[in-house]
This record gives sequence, C-alpha cells and structure tokens, in this order.
Amino acid sequence: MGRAPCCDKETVKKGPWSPEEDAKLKSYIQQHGTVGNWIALPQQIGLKRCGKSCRLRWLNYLRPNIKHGGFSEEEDNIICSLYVAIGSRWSLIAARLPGRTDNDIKNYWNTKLKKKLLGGKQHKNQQRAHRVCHKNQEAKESKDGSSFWPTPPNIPTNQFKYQVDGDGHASIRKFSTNVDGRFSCNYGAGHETPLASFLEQQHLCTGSIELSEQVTSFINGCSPSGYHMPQGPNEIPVELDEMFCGNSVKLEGLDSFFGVGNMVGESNGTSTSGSMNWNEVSPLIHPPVVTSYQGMQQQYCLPDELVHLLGAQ
DNA sequence: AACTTTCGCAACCGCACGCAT
DNA sequence: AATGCGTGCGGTTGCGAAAGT
Repeated sequence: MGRAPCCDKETVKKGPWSPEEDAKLKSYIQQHGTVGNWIALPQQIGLKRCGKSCRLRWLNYLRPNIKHGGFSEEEDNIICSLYVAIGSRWSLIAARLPGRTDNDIKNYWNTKLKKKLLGGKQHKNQQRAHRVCHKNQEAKESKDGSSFWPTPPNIPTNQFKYQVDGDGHASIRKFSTNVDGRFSCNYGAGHETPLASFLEQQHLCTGSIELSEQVTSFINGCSPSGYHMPQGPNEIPVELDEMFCGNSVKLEGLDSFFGVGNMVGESNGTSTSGSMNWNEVSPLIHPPVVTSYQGMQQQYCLPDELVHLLGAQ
C-alpha cells in the first residue's frame, strides 16, 4: 500500500500564489510564528493550498530578509566552492549565504553558474529534450576562449605510490568519513559524499592504494565522533595532498555535469569516456580565491569558504 | 509585427529522515 | 520493532518574459 497523500489533490489549488493568498499566509505566520503543523495550517486560515506548498511559499518568498537575484561574485565563488566540496546540498549551501534560499541557489546554479563553470560542456542526458541552446553557448565560449576558473596548475600524474599496510580499504573509509565530516556538518553517517566517493574510487580503481604509517597515524588521530582540526601545515602529510591532487579523478559532486557510471581508468591522467581527468577537474578545486588556514590551505587547496566551514566546526 | 526559441524562476513531486505512538 | 505522519530536501516541470529571427 502506498503512502497516503499529504492533502487532497483534487480540491487543493496549484500554481502561482495570488497576493491575497500571500497576505493571508504572511499575516498568520507573523501573528503566530512559524507554525508547528504545516499540513493543518491551510485549513486553519482558509487557504485551498497544500501544507507543503504553504511552507515552500513562506520559506522561499514571504519570509523576511529574502534576497532575490543579483548574486555577487563573492557569492558565486562560495556557491562553486561549496558545490565542489559537498555537492548539491543546497540547503547547506544556503545556510552559508544569509538571505538566500536553497531554491534560489539551486536555480541560479542550474541556469547560470553551471554553464559558466563548464563552458557549455554538458552531458546530453542532462539536457531537457526541448532545450538545445547549449550548442550556441559552447560555440560562443569556444570562440572567445572564456572560462570561469583560471588555468589549473600543471600537476604531473602517475607519481604517487602508497605503501601497503593492512586493511587499506577500511582505512580509506575511515579517513574519508572523518575528513568528509568536516565538509558536511550535521550530515548523517552512511551518506556518500564527494570526498568519500573519491577515496573509495581510488581504491576500487587502482586496487593498490594503501596507507602509510604517517597517514594511518593521522587517521587514528581523528575522533570517530567528532572533527579533527589540523593544527598546522605539518600535521597533514604531503602524500594526502597528492592523493587529492595527483590523480585523475571523478568527483561525485560533479557527476551531474557529465552523467554517471563512468569509472576513471588508469592513474595516468586519462579517463574513460564521459568522465573527467585531473586536468579537467583540478580547476574546479582551485577556485580563484585562495587564502590559508594555519598554513593548511597550501596543502589542501581549500577555497576560503571551506576554510570558514572548517573553522566553524 | 508576428512567430519561435531560449531563459529564468516559482512551484510541484516524490523520496528519505526523524519523531511519536 | 513496526508503523504512520509531518517535515525537509533535491530534482524536475510549467509557464511567462525576454531575446532572436
């Protein structure tokens, strides 16, 4: 048996909200505060709307101090950086941008930033059937050579090698969980995250990445329940940086750019069809704004916003 | 001016989670 | 432990506006 619908779809009104409906909802919430039960709210105030619709309308439009449009360059950078780090968790990204809603950011990303970032390279499955305008976009950007991120650093590939040590797979999982936790506050255990997927994939693809004593010792220093804050540049082994920066990768958070299901091949900078090699991905991990957090910025190539995130833990 | 195509955004949909029972 | 329900989230769609032909 399927789940009962939250409202009667036959009698409930859909589509754009009228000013009268807005006024009713706003007035009620201003008097009574954000309601405890959205499902019951429309009946209480005589709105023929679904409770979820009321909630959405309030959160995305009627709520005070909402900003619409006019994203600044700084906001662009924050959104891009966070997207690369944590993927499409719009609510988390919105939490870093006061006055912005997750819906707004999602729309802005889908309509503007993604194109800007990728220069029109999009997987065909990502395209809606009736929207073929990206050819023009690609042609234009190919013609004038425009690109969002600066040229990536020339990092030689195939130069990393990890020493064998016991249960590398489990160690990688443990490490990625800890490191990822710092990038995805309050996100439940068991969820795949970009870094976790990346590290997992490194192991699955090469079958040979193991952790050295230095790395293991770093991992063991991570609290299983909390976040381990690096105390300086020397605490994070250089080889971890290489793990992030010296291989061809496919970041889960970027799957939506090129579709899913393609595994990165050998660790020589090449990738299988449809996936991204390091030269394609690295500019996404090297956004223009780079500062340092106790020196570790140089190790991890973290953008400003992630440094703030780390600092906020 | 008329028509077509593209864009941007508000809103909907369905799923997953967490809490209460 | 199982079930039901409300909430929150991310993906997707629909439609009016703007731009192009």
